Amino acid sequence: MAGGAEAEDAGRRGKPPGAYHHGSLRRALLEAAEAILERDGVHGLTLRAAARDAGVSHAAPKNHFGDLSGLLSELAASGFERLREELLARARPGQTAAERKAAIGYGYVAFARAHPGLFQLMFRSERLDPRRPSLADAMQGAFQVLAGTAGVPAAPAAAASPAQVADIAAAWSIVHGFAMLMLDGRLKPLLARLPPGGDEMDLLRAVLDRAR
Amino acid sequence: MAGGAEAEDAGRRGKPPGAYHHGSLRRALLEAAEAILERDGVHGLTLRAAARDAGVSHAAPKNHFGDLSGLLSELAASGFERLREELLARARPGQTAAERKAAIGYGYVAFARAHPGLFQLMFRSERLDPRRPSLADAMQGAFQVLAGTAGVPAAPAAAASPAQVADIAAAWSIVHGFAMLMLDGRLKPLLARLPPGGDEMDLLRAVLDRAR
DNA sequence: TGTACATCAGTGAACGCGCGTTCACTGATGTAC
DNA sequence: TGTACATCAGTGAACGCGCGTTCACTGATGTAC
Repeated sequence: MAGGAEAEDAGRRGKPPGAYHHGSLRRALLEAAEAILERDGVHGLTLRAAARDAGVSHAAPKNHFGDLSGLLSELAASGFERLREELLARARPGQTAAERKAAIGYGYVAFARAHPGLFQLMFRSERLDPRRPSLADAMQGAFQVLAGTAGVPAAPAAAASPAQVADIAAAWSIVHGFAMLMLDGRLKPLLARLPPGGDEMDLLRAVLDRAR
Repeated sequence: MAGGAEAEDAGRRGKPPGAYHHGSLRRALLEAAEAILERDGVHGLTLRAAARDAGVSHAAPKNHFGDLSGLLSELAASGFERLREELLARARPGQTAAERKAAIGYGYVAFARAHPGLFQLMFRSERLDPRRPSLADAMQGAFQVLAGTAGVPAAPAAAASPAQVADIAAAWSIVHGFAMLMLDGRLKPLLARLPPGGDEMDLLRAVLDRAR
């Protein structure tokens, strides 16, 4: 196993020329995979493509991820962790509950817009393996933030009233639906009916205002 | 070209044994394709699979759809037409605007639940060809029904205020998001927190009530 | 400090798979005369 | 009513493609002594 600091430095792109071992192939593969995802979509992301972009033979990923679903699941887990962080960063001390809810909803769509390929992998891919602890934990963590907007305590199995559950479902549905329609280009006809110069995020703001 | 009534009778499944021409292969392929979609998902739907299930050689579909995106687009168009009809059927004479909006939203999710594979093809597939007039028209038709719930006239380019556009986007987002989360199994943790015996549609009803 | 050895990470060739597409063909149908 | 012919629909073999996976291998690393 390569030592810590040395591995950190090594090959964010490809591997040192002439070297046999990569040093941090696992991370390099994840970075290559994400780039492919955003460039070519989920369909373009294969084990061979990731290995190719990381400058390594196509059988190498097996050592780190086992199979394709392993790679995709780890990438999705990383996505959920980052989503969680970005949602938490939207919360401000002085916010009312409604303001906080809108801010987190806005962050949800902003994340989808900034990482469309990753977002679709996280929510759409049939090839994820939710039994992987890293993925299950990361999903749970992101979900807790959404649940928090409806006043449900962060504890995993915390009691929630039917009304609170409906609140969570409503808040999640509206931002998730907006994000998906946006990524699939279905909002374009609506945007065309708005004053020019506005983008999806302006429309989202209006939507969240009216749904308050 | 085979005659009308005879073609209607022929081969909803496979073709008459010993016959060379199928009689209504186009329809048989669409039906086979939809069955595959619901059984195996979008990934399982290929030209070869559809031909196989229709009992015909794998090069035959070319005559009717050109290529895979042709078949998928026609199938999606049929989906949008049926969605439109089912939404319209939810409208009742004595409804208030809010009631009508909720009823149509309910119908939207019910359609997704009844035809999950088809619904995902309609909204997710990157292989659809929106330049096909049949698909573009069908999409437009379904969209008009949604726009109607916000009081926007049915005319394609009818003027709509920014508030109306936001209303449409909000109503569509919430039911679309709910449908997608449901189909991807993401609502299960929420359902588990509700009294036993309820299903997704009960949760949807609560969501639509609170969003009123 | 040196040496032997187990373990790990990456290689490259090979396999089988199902796919879309092409092609020359043939059987059936419809139409002009 | 019959005959010739153009057109259409479906066949089956073949092609090339990229994929995931397997396999024996080799170079490099880390560790026990």
